[in-house]
Amino acid sequence: MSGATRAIREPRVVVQTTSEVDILDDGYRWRKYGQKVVKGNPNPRSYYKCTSAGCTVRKHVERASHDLKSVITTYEGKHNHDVPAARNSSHVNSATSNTATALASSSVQTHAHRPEPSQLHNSMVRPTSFGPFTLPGRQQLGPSPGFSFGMNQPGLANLAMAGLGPGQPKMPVLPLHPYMPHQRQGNEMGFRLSKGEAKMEPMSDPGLDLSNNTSVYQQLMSRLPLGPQM
DNA sequence: CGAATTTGACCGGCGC
DNA sequence: GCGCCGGTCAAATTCG
Repeated sequence: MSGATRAIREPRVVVQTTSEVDILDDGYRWRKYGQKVVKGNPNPRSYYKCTSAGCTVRKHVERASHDLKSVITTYEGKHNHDVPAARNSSHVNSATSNTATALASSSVQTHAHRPEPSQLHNSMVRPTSFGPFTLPGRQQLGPSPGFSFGMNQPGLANLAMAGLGPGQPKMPVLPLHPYMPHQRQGNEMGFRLSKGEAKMEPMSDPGLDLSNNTSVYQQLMSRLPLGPQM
């Protein structure tokens, strides 16, 4: 055995979402237990833990250094108990009932434990927007938990891509620079203004935040090579 | 008052 | 052996 087949009891799910906010609510309650800035990224990485008793699930949230709109969330472990309370309504919209649409809404890639050190270097970061699926101009002022999932597992979700392949003959991959000195558009605001003031919450946009997240998250977890429970 | 969040310090591992 | 980086814990503070 070359160490490839190992009884990994800590499923690592790396989810890259395109959102202005890093507090993506996946239905579970998370308690922040640390924040550290890592080299190569001017943005601090946040560490979250599931507040559920017995739930040792950890979550790392980090923003892409080259794309402030990209949030990389890393889930570690599995929840051994149901969601405490899904704040989001149960009705998971209707137009979209498939992953394809979700993927189109916001490009999210999920890797299930990939022992590849360069995974975060050349495989992800897709032209999430700018395509035929550009968001209706609401991505910069909505602390709302716009959360969509697109499964893209290596070898499994390839078909998902194929689903929307025909529409796009080629995927213009972003330049993906190791570090962009100046790329700020000045529209960032969801950094940390939760204690002071300016609690601007324009939560009055009809039909812009479809929150079909919890279910998807569970689906995603269920799809892991790991059992629902350890 | 309780829970959650914040910030700093400490510890461990790896590299040089 | 020392330095650096990443990760976690703990205490204090704030918000609800």
